[in-house]
Amino acid sequence: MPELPEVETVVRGLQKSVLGRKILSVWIGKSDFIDNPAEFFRLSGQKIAAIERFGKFMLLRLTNGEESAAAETETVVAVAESAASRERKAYAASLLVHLGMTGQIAPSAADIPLEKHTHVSLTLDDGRELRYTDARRFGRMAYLTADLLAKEIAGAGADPLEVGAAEFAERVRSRNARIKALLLDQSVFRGVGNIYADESLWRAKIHPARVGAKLSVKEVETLRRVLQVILNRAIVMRGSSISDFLDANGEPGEYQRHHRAYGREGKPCYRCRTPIRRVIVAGRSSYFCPKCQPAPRQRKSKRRKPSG
DNA sequence: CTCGATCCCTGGACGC
DNA sequence: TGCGTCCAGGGATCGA
Repeated sequence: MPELPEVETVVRGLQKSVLGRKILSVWIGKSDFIDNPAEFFRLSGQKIAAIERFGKFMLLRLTNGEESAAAETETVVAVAESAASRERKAYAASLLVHLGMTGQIAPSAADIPLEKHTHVSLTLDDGRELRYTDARRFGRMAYLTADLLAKEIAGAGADPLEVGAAEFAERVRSRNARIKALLLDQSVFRGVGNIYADESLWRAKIHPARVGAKLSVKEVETLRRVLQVILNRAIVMRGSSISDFLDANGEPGEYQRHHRAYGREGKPCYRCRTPIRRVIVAGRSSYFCPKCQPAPRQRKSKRRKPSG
């Protein structure tokens, strides 16, 4: 279940292992998770000039291989540039990768046989292959020109690590949806998924079914702060490996050992020993402490249930 | 606007 | 052993 910290971990691994490599050829197996598989072959001859995370997306920024001498210099310059100015740099095309639930992307020696669910393999100019493996194919890959990427990015939510207090509060307190749904909504905040939503709500002592507009200013600011602390800590720990998350080196993360709510149904709350409960909110399992995170009063129902 | 339901997909856990 | 069932959940979509 790659969320922001897991995707960030994979991006950092790829930056070390495949940044600057040129793609020589493209192999595609099953392609129903690729936006436009025919476009994919345009990857051939292009160079991976930058690798960035955008929410749960990975973006492999591409430059034409021909300007290789110039691009070498550019890459060095780009590394020295601030993140903000790098973002402003225009690339003609990018490879978008979303890991979905079970996606993995990592370089591999070419002589290692493809795994059962490897669906994309890009031959690199150093002889290795950058492979995408995804059993369930909930992930997504797309070859995006600059304009398509712009459309993709338009409407994305705020980056939870960079959003300020005022904007965070505005995005939450202007909504009548439950806070859990808001945290999971990628058009509100990009990159938060089920695990880090539950972990941050537990730390902020906010019940997942509370309505955004009914949270106090103080509660919302606490939530923002703990969310940032948790995400940053999880990045340091290289993410959470619940079932099959592996980073670009094939190694699991460590943050799952620090979970306080997620996956702990029936186990004692780390604060008050009350058994953690699991309910469905926003269609997802939501773990919380019924004592530390008191439930909101019953939401208004459209019509009172007929008596009797 | 917000909700729940449904679908996509496979593997793992579990009960019998 | 094997089979059926349920569950995991990111995201799109649809109807209420």
